[in-house]
Amino acid sequence: MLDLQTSIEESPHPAAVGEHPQGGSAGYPGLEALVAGLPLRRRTLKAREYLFRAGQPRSALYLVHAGFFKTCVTSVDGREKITSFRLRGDLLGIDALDMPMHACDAIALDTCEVWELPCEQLRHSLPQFQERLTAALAAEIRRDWGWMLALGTLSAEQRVIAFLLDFAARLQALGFSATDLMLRMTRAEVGNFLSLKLETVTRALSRLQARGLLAVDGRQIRLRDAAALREVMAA
Amino acid sequence: MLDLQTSIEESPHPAAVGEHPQGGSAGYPGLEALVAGLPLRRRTLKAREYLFRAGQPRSALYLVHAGFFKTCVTSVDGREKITSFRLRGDLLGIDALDMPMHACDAIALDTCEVWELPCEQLRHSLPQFQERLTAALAAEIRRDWGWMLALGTLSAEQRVIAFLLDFAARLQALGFSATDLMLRMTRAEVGNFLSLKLETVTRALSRLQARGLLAVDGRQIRLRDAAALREVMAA
DNA sequence: CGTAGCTTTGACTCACCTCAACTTGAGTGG
DNA sequence: CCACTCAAGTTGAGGTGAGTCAAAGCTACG
Repeated sequence: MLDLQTSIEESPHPAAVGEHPQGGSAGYPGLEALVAGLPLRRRTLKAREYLFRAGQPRSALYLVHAGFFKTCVTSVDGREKITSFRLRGDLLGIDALDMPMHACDAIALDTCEVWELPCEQLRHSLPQFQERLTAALAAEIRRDWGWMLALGTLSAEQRVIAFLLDFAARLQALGFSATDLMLRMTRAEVGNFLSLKLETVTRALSRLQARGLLAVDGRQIRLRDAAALREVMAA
Repeated sequence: MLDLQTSIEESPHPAAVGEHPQGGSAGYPGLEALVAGLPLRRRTLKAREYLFRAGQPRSALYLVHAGFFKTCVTSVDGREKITSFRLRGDLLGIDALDMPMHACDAIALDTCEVWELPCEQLRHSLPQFQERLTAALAAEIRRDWGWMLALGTLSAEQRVIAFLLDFAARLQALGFSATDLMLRMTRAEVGNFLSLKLETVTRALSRLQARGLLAVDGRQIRLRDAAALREVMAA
């Protein structure tokens, strides 16, 4: 049982777990339950496939049901930034809710399944849907602000810790282990998200391992002392 | 006529100008026009006054009508980050739309007037209001992602340019000069927003002035060569 | 078995930070 | 009117954390 987050298998139901603390995750327990009975179009993607690209016409909203996505924005002169990683229960496409075109790329990092939400319809037929949507948008803003704060005020090592703790919390909220996590992205992707170079991510992990705070085995990470990690992050 | 952005005087009407390009500003031309006829509670604040603080009960939403705000988030261990500057036409409080408490501090940088929007009421009475709100939320996410990209990929000097160009564009959208801008915040506040130290902001401005790209006189900035500035930013 | 992509590590560099001195301007009170 | 203070801004000298460049190891997969 090394690979705890096998993506295409049904993950534990997110509604089974409690609320997320502020900004930690973009998941909204219950959204999946809310639409589970509806006849939604489902779509599966293989790793590296694009769910959509910035500039493409936007028709629906997507709810991640299995697998793992990243969203990217790109500047006119080619600079790229990963703005989020999306897990089961997270929405894709909300950032362009008011626009005819998508505003970012959404790329599967793994085999994935998404549910297509026809939001114009749902908005009218499901009274709670609009409310959920608003909550999802506001929560995304808070999440982004939290990361802005982290990237603007933490050292490289602290950012890596923040990333791991956040990721672990989100996985735990989905019913996975809070200490054993399988990163589904490369060091370069972690670095891009944290505004660090891949070598810096590697070095931070090596140092934390040397201090016994965690164990690194490729993309498999075991948090050995979450309390100490939290300590280092706040210091 | 040095102080072009005198805050408490009525600014030119935002609806008079066109759409913002992607992510540049959080303003939503028309929102003000939409609610202008309604009997809204208005509130004026002096510089350094808090409109609200993180954790305080949230009742309404605020539309900036005059003046200039910053919003700040603070971590449990005291790290602070300015997440946005808000001008006329911008909304304050949308980040906590789904919560009973505010999620950030909103602080007047100047004499300000805000209109209090009772969003629960408006949502039902004004059909377009919900739509505007959604648009405002999504646009805020795109704005945040744009800054994440900028802070993660640009040098100090480039960030300062990006800030000035963005600010100039927003002021222009409000009917002010696109080349002569009065910063209403300190170097430290600019630096905090850009994840730079205040000395670095000062040095960047000095260098750009030495190259003839702009003229600095305290908080009064004149953009002498916007094209060249854009060039430097993309390089 | 070989190739390609990812990861790790080391040596060196540099952009930005830190610390400190000095300037400027607004407000205050004798 | 001047002396004083205090907050904001500028500039310089020196330090350092993260980036850059390069080489080697590791895995997966055809």
